[in-house]
Amino acid sequence: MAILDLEGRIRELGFRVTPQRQLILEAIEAAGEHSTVEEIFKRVKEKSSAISQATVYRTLELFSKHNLIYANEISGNKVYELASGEPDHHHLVCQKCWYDMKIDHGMVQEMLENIDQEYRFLVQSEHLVLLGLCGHCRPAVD
Amino acid sequence: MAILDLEGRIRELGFRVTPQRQLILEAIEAAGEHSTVEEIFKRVKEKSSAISQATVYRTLELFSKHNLIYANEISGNKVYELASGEPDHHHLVCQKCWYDMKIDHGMVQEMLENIDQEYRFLVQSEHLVLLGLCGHCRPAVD
DNA sequence: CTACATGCAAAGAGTTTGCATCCGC
DNA sequence: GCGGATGCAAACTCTTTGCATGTAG
Repeated sequence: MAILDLEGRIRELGFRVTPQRQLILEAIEAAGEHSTVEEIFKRVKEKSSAISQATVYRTLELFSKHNLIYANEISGNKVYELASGEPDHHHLVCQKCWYDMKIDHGMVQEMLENIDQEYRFLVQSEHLVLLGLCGHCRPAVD
Repeated sequence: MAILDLEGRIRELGFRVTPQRQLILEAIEAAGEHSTVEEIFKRVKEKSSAISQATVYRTLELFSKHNLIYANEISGNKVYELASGEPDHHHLVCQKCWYDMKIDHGMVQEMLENIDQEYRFLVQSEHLVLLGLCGHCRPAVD
């Protein structure tokens, strides 16, 4: 979703669009993907020194609770990414070089459908992160 | 893997089998699955009051590093389970009632093979945890 | 007997919270 | 103007670490 849409969603949900919230959205977008709290805070500070850590934490919680952003966990670190509305891609993250490869939802969709049929369970991780080893690091497993 | 095998593995790896380590393995096994640090510590304390938190943390890190136990993250909480050697099952965890359903590796295997073929990426999460909504909680999405 | 493992308590990192002030709508 | 949002600093939780002591092999 574009930032303007996200701001609209914030208003729709009855929350206010503040400069801090805009900066946080921009910071997450600028990172491309998978920003840590630290990166977001740093990026926001560069643009406007007036923001507190507390606001960053409160905002990220609010946004992820209302699905404006996706929250994930990569090896102990919480990471955030702008939500795209529909499940559209997932991630393969190499545990060795931390390369982050996007994969299409199609690769996963069939499995989710099977799980739904068989177990009546609706997987909500629109945005899966699968850890493993990429092509480069694979031969050199330690 | 049975506890005796795990103790063997500990020795093979050049580490010592201490009463604390045995108690921790037993505590994880007794829980059935997905124990938090807190639960493990509590259970171990019930059997033998003489163990420190530090030892629990150090031991869990050691064991998961050497794949004697699986470490996962469920909604911000680290959870542990005895490793089974081969990938054999995965989990569907309901975000509403926290019901934890095991699913067979077969449900996932095909996807992992496709990912391998297409991206040369070897998913290492032998033990996936997929969050979502179970059959009961699904109609009552909030 | 020796190096690894443990306990304890202190330190550290990351995150949350209370309250006065501020400002979007 | 009102109620939600923010900043600040203190508090809190979870986890890690240093060092002296204990103990498995």
